[in-house]
Amino acid sequence: MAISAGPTQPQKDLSPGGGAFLVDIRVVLITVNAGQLLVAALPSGESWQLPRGYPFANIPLDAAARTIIFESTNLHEQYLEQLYTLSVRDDEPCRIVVSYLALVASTADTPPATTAIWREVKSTPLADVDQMVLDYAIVRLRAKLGYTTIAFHLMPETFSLSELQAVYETAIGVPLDKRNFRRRITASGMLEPTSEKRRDGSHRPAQLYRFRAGHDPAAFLTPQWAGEA
Amino acid sequence: MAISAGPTQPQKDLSPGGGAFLVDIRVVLITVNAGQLLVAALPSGESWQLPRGYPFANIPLDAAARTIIFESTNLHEQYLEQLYTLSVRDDEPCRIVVSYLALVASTADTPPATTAIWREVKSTPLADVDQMVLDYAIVRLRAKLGYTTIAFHLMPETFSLSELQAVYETAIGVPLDKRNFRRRITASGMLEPTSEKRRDGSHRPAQLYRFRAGHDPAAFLTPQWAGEA
DNA sequence: CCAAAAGTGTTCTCGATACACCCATGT
DNA sequence: ACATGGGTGTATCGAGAACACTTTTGG
Repeated sequence: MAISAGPTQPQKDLSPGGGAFLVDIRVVLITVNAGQLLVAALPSGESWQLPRGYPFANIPLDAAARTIIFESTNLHEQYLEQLYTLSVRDDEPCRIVVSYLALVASTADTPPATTAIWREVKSTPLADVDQMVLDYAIVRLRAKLGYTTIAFHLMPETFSLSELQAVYETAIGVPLDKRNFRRRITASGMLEPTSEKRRDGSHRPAQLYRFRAGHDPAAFLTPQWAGEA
Repeated sequence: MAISAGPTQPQKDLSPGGGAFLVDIRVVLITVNAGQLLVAALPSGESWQLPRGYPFANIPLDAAARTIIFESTNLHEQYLEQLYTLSVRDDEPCRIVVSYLALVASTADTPPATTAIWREVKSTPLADVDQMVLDYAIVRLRAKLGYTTIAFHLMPETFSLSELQAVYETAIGVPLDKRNFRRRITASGMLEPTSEKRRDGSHRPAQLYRFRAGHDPAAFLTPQWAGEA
């Protein structure tokens, strides 16, 4: 609510000269695995940090975010979205932090992390600013699951409807009705069935689906040019 | 869609040392007047610029944005929201731009601009990056009018339902049904009637309403800490 | 009495919800 | 045969869209 507050007092002149700031990037990289919502974190003494890095001249901010992800996890993210830019006051010198949300497919095997470790979101205390960024990332992720298709960026190439539903449920934290879920998903035309079925255990095999290209309204609150000019 | 693209190639090491960037802020300040959607613009040769400025050490980014607004228009905005942060490549040296959307009440009289001028959005060509920022601001404003109450930040203290509807229609560019509009607005409980009516011309006077505090979900995609840490 | 904007209800459609059983397979 | 997860249909409800007339005032 702070941001929508009313008028503020005028402030000193801040145009002349200045403008050089320390800019760094922090990435909230999320996956889902075995019913847990996981975030890539770097150990930092007692607590944890988000993967971070500096932008480099002449590469776009989001390319820098991708590099940070690859360097700390050896993974290529499937989705990347800018979250928010904030100034950190209690730091010296003054710093500007650009934060990102990234998603990768849930995988059965532990991904080949380099410096980062997958940690369950709930039980991973982060240092000050990082904690706020993570909290906001989770709020935004949950909100977007409701009105976009970003959940698919947490899925592997092919998957069953039950797997998709399980990812939704883990991410938003509430159980969903199987028939209503399937109806909505199929009605939206976002999926196409593959020719394969998966035989899992002693039960009926599951039809596998693939995310159909051109059905991702996820970007509707993100500019088309997204981080490049 | 660019932002949700798949994996990218790894890039050179960009962590060490670096991180000092020129950071500047651009503000899209919007109002509605006489059926026109207006933006505050500064003349710049043949075309126009957005109000801009640099952040200053130890003041939050959004406070800097407010200062920029006041300096260029002598107005205090009613709503301020961070839009997007992008890096501008074709500039030398490399620059990072933090963009904001701000709203002020439509006013009958022309507001007391200092250096900025109110221009109709459609017919105000801006320089490169500014044009993209403006386009995105309009997309976001229209989207948010659909599922939030930010329209109230374009209204004066009290107003009639017809005036409110006219502002909506101007902002989103489509006509609305009067009865459905009034039903939705009143059903939402966002307004409270004042004791006054406005006698306008030779017709029935309009009941005036006030925006009821505590009914602004506009911030739900914006972090609570909004620009400060 | 006429012009001009304010105000007011009903019907319909569609998307979301709640809810329970049969199907295909492995052991 | 039974245990396990995969797969299916129907009734209900609420939100949103379409649609036209009466009311109050000033001139």
